[in-house]
Amino acid sequence: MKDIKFNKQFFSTPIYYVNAKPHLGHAYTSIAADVAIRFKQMEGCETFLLTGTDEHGDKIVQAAENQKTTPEKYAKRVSKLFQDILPSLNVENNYFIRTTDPAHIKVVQKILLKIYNDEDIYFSSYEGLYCFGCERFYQERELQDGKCPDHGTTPEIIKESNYFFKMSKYQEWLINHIKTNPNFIRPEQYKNEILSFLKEPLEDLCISRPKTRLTWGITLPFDEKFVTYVWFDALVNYISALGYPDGELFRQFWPGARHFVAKDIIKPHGIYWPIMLKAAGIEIYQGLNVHGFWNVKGSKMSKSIGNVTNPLEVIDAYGLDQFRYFLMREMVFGLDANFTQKSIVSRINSDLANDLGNLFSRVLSMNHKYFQGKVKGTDPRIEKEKSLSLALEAESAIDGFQKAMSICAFSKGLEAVWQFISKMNKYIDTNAPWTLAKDEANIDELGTILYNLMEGLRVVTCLIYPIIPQTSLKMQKMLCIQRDGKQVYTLEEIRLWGQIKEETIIAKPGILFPRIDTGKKE
RNA sequence: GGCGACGUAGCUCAGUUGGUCAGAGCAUGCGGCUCAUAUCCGCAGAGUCCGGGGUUCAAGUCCCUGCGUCGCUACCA
Repeated sequence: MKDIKFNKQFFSTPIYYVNAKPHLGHAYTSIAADVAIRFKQMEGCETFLLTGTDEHGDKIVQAAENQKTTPEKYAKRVSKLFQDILPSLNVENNYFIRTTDPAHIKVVQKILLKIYNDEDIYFSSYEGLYCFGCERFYQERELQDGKCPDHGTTPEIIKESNYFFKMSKYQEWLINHIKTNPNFIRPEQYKNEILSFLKEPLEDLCISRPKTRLTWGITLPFDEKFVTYVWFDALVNYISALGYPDGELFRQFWPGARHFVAKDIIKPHGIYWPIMLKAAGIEIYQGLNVHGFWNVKGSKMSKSIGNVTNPLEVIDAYGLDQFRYFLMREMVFGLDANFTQKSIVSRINSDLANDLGNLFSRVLSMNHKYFQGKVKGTDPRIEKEKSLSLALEAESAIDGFQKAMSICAFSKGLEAVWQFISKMNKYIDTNAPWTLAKDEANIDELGTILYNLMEGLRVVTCLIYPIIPQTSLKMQKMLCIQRDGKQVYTLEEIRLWGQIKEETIIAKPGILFPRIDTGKKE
């Protein structure tokens, strides 16, 4: 709600870790951010959407070794997969950042140095249980019978010196910041989770790794023998991509920054990141939008179960907008949702084909049949007498949509639109245009009804743009309301009732969403 | 172990601050229309809102407890 005051809005996805290929979860986050940013455009904002890849760290080195290549080449190859999938998802990002970009590396070092000079980073030794097979430290609770879960060997206690970031110093400040900015972490359940986590004393964060055990990272500017911890590197992407510190983009867009993340990485984003910014003397981002996980066929996606879903395959099977619609409609933002063939087919057939597609088809078809495609227009007297106006219904659909979408309640926003669609279907049934058409005397009433329906469709067409842009544009074209260059209608523009011009020739429609044959019954 | 989430009609789930909250969609059955993608409209249902206890004039809605499912526990969206 408060977001409205920012007329420049910056949204980001996480930068995706290149140790795996893009899957359904990545696609969801990216599409959610894309939907949200397109909605911001409807609110009249200038927008910037950022995504990218996180490429440093031990896991990448290992993955590269497994494929007998270098980390550089490996990271580049997988990064490209993430970059290449964006057009297929119709995600319109303004920039794609890689943490191996020289410009990014510079910014990370700059910030590390700043915090170091301000004495919020200190050198200290750390003692822990280290597994040489895994090349990592284990917490005691992670071990099984005191042994490494992967190697079955007993980790050795080793002492290592590292640099630590004084997060504890900012704990009270952060708690206060979260409490005084109610939209800082949304939805609320995740805000509570962070706050409850902050009830315990924060430990200082170990932000270095000695090069003796990891070289694939950004070298500390104040000690060449170390690289920085991946999160410290990764989080900085959000500002390095905007050209921090002097970039014009940074100056304009950073105050309106919201990050989209899945629930597993709320700690780095909700705790480390604001504290890093605070310590570096940088303005805190505006907020964090946290979403849940997609389960597939009832269980968590995992390689061992073999249900890791490739978004491209789903899109091939059902279509891009069908996929985007399903993701936004089926998941309550913040909660987990389930992905099955059955659920996506059901959404496509009932919501898209039967409700929206068929409505579009029947209205344009009647206009074609009764008026040879030429828009007749409204007779104000008849419209008033018979209460035929759909303007108020449209208005409330717009209101409901806006209210929900502005807090990322995508499913609720779509519900508001579909309620309106349902009302139009009832409206047709109630007014039975096919009966009126039998008598020439009813021609004005018939025209009024069809005009209201077409205006209703115009509103629907423009509202669904952020979710299913391709279809929206297709519908705009068919309704002859498409505009050159600017595809987005702002909410204010949409609200103006009566925009379709009389005498316009509207063609007979094709099928927007083919029904999917479920193969059963009859 | 600790922290957290969830458990509401056959299925998938909505239910702000406790008081028309017992709901929606899908599926099912019956009826209606014919403009439309065998689509649309109407009607019909059923649920001890996981169990138990408590607070209150009043609780899916708050508190406690039990059971069940799941997540996180610090480099997987």
